[in-house]
Amino acid sequence: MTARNKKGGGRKTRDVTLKIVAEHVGLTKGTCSAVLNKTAASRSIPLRTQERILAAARELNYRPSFYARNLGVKRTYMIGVATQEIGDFYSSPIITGIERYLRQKNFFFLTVPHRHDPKLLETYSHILLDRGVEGFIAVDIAIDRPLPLPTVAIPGHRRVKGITNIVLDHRRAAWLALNHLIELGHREIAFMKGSEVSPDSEDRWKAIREVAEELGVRMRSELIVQLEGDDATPQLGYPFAKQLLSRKRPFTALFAYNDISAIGSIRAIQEAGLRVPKDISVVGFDDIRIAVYNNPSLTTVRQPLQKMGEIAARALLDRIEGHDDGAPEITIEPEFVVRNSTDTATAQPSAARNHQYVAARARG
Amino acid sequence: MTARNKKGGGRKTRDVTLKIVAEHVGLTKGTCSAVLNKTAASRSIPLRTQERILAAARELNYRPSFYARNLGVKRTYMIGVATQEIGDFYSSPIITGIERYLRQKNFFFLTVPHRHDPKLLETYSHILLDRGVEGFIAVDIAIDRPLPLPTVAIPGHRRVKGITNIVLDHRRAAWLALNHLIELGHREIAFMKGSEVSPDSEDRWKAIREVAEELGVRMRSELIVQLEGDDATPQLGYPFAKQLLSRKRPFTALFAYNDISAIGSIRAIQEAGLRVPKDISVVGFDDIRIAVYNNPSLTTVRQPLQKMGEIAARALLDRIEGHDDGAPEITIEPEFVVRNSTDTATAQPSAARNHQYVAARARG
DNA sequence: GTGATTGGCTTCACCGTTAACGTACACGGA
DNA sequence: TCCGTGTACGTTAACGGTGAAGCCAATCAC
Repeated sequence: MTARNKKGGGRKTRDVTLKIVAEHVGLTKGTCSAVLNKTAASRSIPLRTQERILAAARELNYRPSFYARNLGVKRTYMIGVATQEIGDFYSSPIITGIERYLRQKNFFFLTVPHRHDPKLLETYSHILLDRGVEGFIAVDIAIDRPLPLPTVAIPGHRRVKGITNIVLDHRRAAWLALNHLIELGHREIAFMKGSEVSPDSEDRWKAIREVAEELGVRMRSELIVQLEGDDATPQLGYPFAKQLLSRKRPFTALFAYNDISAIGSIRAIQEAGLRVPKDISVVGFDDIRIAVYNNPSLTTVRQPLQKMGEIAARALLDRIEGHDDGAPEITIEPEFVVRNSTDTATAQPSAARNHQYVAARARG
Repeated sequence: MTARNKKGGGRKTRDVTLKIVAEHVGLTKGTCSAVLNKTAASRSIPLRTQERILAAARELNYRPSFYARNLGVKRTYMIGVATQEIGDFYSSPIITGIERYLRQKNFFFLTVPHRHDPKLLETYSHILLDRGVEGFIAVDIAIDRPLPLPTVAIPGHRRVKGITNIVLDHRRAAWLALNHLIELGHREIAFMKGSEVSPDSEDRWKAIREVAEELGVRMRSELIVQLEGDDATPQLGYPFAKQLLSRKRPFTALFAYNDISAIGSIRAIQEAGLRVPKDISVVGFDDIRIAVYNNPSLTTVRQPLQKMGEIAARALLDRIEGHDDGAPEITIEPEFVVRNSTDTATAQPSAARNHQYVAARARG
């Protein structure tokens, strides 16, 4: 704090201020500022003078101070992005999409983790507000009250004033997954309902129930399990799949809440001595980047996460720039990706075999 | 830009300025500022006056403008972090570590992607400098010239003035992996050398060669392959493992460059009709979060990535605060994690079987 | 001849911090 | 009495940009 404050610690070496440029051309700061920013007022300044100013700025390598500038303009061209963890499987491609859109629009963004902790989110949103972000994108967390800035929620379900919700067509998603399983002959299907902290849980579950009824799929309560917690690794699904298997109610397919819980479930299923997809087919949701590299690769409902990030960024910038007062909702269409975690149903629905049986079979 | 500039677009509603507080107590801004910041100069101000000022600030809910403040202090309490992609497997736990350390020190950080593209890094480092970051952490990219700010590189190998390198003990790492394979009876071992864009490639490769010689492991050129590109998914390793298998030189173990290339390699090995670890054992490197959930789970050299993030953040802050002029290098010790991708060597080293053979065996 | 407009700038307020100044009063020594 | 020194308690101006308002001269409209 002492030594470095003197010796170019912060941004001291870059000394060319607007004042220096102004003195160089014998005009005032205000005039130079107007010209350099091509203000409306600068139209009344003769071209020769303008060029003198521009030349001086170039020559001196003038770069305005971001901080001083913001005192006047009140624009930062920054937005804030809150995700569970910076780089969890779900938000990582979303961030990539946001970044690609923003960069081409010369916007910048600050990323903070919320970990589904309202206090942490509160802390960080204050920091973001102090930094002068012009909007928010909230990923994977429900926002229940209006924020002081334009906001986009991925996914967003509650209708809150000032918030644009990016929401997947969950009915279509549910239909794609269930229809696939039915066509493969599955009748005894287990389901994972999302954790309470996941904003999609309710809507997805409602869609699944409705579509199941339409397609005549029976949903047995013994074959339903509810995820808990906000683990962002396959550990999310593992214990709950174990719980499902321990109920001894046979099933031939599992529709997991998302890909990470599907991967954790597959681990649990295999440890119980059953094969995926031979004995139990597993359908995931999201198509995160590792889904295709899982073993077996995941059949899953694909959300175009990177594109959703781009769409969210565009929607937010449109609102910031005032082109648009904000559609309250933008619907995204899912795709279905068939890979190797699903197969035709076996004649006999499988229950968990105990370990001895498995060992015997392996030997035989 | 028009509508919102008026109507509380940026940070307009928060109107309570220092001037208002000062007028409220009948003093000047300077005095209030000194008291509110507990400056040395404020000691000469009577306690009663100080309390009046503090009370007024509380009452009016005064919050200083981050931007105005920076005109004076030149401190932002922010650092910049550049990673390949925001949330790639390698940097994600590092970022988590950085965040945890910084938050407890009341620092903030800005994250940018570099994608191993010097131009992109250049663009973003300018933005970060404009924003007044007080230091950099460069993850997974080589920095060849000194930066204008204190910098920490993860991993860092080149000795550059002003840069603190966080570096793994690669000799130890190589020993752990090779010794493990030797103890399992492996003699024909294939190796993947890292891509040129990965700063660790050279040192790790050198360490492997040295340790191999010491342990009497023969390194055959037909069993060595060099990764290329900067893909951050298992796709990184897949084609190169295929290439290795196509050379028809049998091997019983593969020491991959890192976990993602190991996962991609396992996929390639399985597609060639070989089993992991039965036919070929695979050792990864890093122990990224999904390594334990891979199927088979990865035996790997563990880098404590989150801890390395914390260490990097601490080293950087120490230098920023001037406690320390910066050790040029901090060495990290690896651990070895044995999981299910390695097993004892089979008597007959396996070459890639062709597809017909595999199909026949599967039927039999 | 008076008023309005335009051109081409300057001036000032804004924001929070800080180094550099007052200022008023007490005390002390010549 | 005069000068100096000390100290308690502050003030002032600069910092670096922006933008609104101001200002002076010349030109134009009626």
